[in-house]
Amino acid sequence: MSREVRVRFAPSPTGPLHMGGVRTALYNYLFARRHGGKMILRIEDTDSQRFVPGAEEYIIESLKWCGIEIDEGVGVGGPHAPYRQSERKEIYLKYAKQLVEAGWAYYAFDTSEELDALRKEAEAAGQTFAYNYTVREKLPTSLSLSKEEVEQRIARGDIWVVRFKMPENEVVEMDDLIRGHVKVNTSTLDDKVLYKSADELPTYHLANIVDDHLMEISHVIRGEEWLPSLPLHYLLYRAFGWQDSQPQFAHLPLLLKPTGGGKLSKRDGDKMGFPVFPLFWTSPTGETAKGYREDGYFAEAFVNLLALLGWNPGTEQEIFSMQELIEAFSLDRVSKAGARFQPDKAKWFNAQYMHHKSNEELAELFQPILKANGVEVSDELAGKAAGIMKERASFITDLWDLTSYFFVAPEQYEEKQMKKYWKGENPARLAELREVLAAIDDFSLENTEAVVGAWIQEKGYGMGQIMNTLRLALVGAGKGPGMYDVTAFIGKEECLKRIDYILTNLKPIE
RNA sequence: GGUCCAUUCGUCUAUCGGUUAGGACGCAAGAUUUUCAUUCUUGAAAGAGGAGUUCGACUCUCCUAUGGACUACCA
Repeated sequence: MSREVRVRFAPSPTGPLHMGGVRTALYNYLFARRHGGKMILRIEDTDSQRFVPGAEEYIIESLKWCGIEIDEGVGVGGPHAPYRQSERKEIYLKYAKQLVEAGWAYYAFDTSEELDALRKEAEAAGQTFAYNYTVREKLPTSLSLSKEEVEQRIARGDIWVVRFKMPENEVVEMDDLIRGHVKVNTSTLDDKVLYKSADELPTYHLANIVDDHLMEISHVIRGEEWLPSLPLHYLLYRAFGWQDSQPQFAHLPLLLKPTGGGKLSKRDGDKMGFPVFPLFWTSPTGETAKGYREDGYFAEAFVNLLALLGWNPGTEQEIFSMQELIEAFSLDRVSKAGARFQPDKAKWFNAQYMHHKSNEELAELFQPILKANGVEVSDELAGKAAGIMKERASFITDLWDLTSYFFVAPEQYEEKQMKKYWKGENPARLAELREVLAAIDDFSLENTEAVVGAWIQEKGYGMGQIMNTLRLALVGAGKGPGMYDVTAFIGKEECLKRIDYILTNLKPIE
């Protein structure tokens, strides 16, 4: 009963992994770690037509960025290597034949053209063509042809496929860890292709079941789009006689578009302005797609928000580290209905992580942006500036706008702020303030605040007028943190310089 | 069309027969503030519809509606 937990993430390298796929990988990973089991990465590249170069590397890098560790599989090896299905192609034919011999499958010699014609014909008659018990003995299959003819056709190189012989009118009873008990009548199903002689490759269904069995997978956690093929998979385990070691299944709810209907797709992101992929992607044909990483998201925030899309801990906690997720995760708290992805909430998650970063961490992330803006400062200063303003930022990329005046004097002065404060007595008061500041030796935040505060009180000036005029001089706009944060950061010399500049160069409004 | 799955505030969700149906994002208002923000407080906002079962249903059953997935020699 208590067998080792072994789960697999089995993407097919047909393009960049999208966030739904990352979530599937994440849930597999959390489940494995929660139960002290193994996480396996298997690449299902049995479709040579749709293979996209670079996709596998992209998948591996995405998982790495997210902190999803692979115990066994492509890139790390393991006792069941190889883990790439294209490198396992010899093993599948044997199993396909085994099924034919046992009477669970048969050879079919139809060509694609013939099948297309049959579909069209059925459509014209207002019906849908299904390759199943109603036609398999009328079409060119090993069920209708003589044994000799079948052998002859194979020998002379006719193309063939192996199809599963779906039983007629039998109810398959299945259990899903998320959805509970599900029943389907096999008469509504069709005879799926399991193996193709044309490229000597199995289809998903065969490769999947054989590999899950060989790799001793205990739990199959995958997207809901696989639920309709679950009966076939159950029957395949039975056909092979592997039902005793059959894995348990859990079908995850889909990730839906933010607006409208349907599941999340690449184009939604382009349209709505948020990424659908973890990492920036460039296809071999030169098409590109935005990535969370490049858009300034922290991997921890991305993982956190993904984890909560379709799962919740049952408590009111929303911020989780990977370790906390591992401890809290369970499949029975995964919801059944599809989850609509909401970009606003994603932003909020990132802001939460932003607010909790140390100055050191922020400095490291902020330095490249400073350099790009031509600013060379110590990590300490970069971190300090970021630290002062981090509560107002959602992304690391917001920081430059928020802190530029710490590093460079204003080049222009916001009109609104000028109209409001650069008039009347304010310029003269600023000149007075300049002398007050010039006389201060200890330019620390506390001391400056105390001295200037006392001066304002003594003179009976308006706090707002004075401070905002100073803000105009130092920041050039009506934004920023407390003024003494600014004065202490830029220092006395720079402070006086900026005041002198505005005093001599900016004409008061009248 | 067929099969399967789903359905609580705009969104993510809590509730596992008895609650003023809770939280979060977003939104609105107020407070704080030298600016902009932050922060805090408050507010608006939900059980798709209809039948049952039950003393009692958001919760169980059925029907309807709606949404979704699948229906390839793709995964």
